[in-house]
Amino acid sequence: MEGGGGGGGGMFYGGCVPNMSALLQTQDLPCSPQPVDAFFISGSSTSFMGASPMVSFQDICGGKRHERSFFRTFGQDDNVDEDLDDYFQQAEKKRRLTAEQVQFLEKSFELENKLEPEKKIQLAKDLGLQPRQIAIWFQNRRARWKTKQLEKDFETLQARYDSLKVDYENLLKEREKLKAEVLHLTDRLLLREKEQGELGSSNTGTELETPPQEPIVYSASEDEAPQISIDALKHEDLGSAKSDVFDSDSPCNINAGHSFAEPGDSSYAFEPENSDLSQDEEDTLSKSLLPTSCIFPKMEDVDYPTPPGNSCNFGFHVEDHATWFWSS
DNA sequence: TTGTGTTTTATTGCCTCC
DNA sequence: GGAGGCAATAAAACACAA
Repeated sequence: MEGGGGGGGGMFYGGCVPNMSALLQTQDLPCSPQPVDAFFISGSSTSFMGASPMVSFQDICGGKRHERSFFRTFGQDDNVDEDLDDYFQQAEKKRRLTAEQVQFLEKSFELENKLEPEKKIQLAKDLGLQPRQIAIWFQNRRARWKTKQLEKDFETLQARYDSLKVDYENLLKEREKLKAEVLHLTDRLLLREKEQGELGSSNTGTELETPPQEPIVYSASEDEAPQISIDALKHEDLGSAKSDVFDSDSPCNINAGHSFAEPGDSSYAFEPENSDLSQDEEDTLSKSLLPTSCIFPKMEDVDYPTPPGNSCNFGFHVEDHATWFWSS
């Protein structure tokens, strides 16, 4: 008897619910356009008369929830129709608050989501509800608020994650691009050195343009990394090889304009970490390949920002980024 | 009309605080 | 120990598609 149940709720707060209306009409009971609950107004003054039955019902019943003495206020005798009997048994079940009551409670909740005892009593009086009902409503409302809040937090984190993921993928692409560039330059260097070597051996009297210097050699990985001399790099035509590694926007350019990025910024992925390389290797790598403005400070020299909760390594292990960069 | 999913009201049990 | 809060849950009320 879903309709009856629904009517049980509706009748008491909203007026003449269709189900109840039909039911009452079949019994030749009054179902005026006026809210039926007008019949149930309790003695207590209330700002929400329409809601009063919700409390007055139990008041009238003297706390005995299964009595139906209130029904006699209709002037009916005990020979009520069974449907009506069923109906009022339903009426003893849960009833929803009126829109006005909910609105009032919502406003109170906005002001203060916790309920002081005095306020609870006052609200109960104003709304014609039991203080217990007020307390329950606030409790449930807090639970709903918390759920909503969790959903919001989740969405925020999700958006942030998506953004970081895009950044990370862009960095991967950039890394691949830079690796290709380095390989290209390495090939050209080797070729040039080879040519120079041949020239030197065949024409010993010929002087090179540049004075001989001790080449600074880097070795990211002893057995696979090419030997690159700074001297050669200086004279190399880098026009096509101008890398965005050295762009001001480049993550490594930590001294160019802005300091370390916040977590969430794409450059944050370049935050230096502890190295797998030896210190010598790191130093050599830094000196040989990167401009001075692009050398990562040592961990002990810089107060690195710590991402909330934990270190933000974007899924990387806590390793040296040079290793990450140069490794496949 | 009915089945089903969602929302709302209410209960229960546990925990914390005074 | 009582009051009040919260999480989990039940169940009524309600919405809606088929």
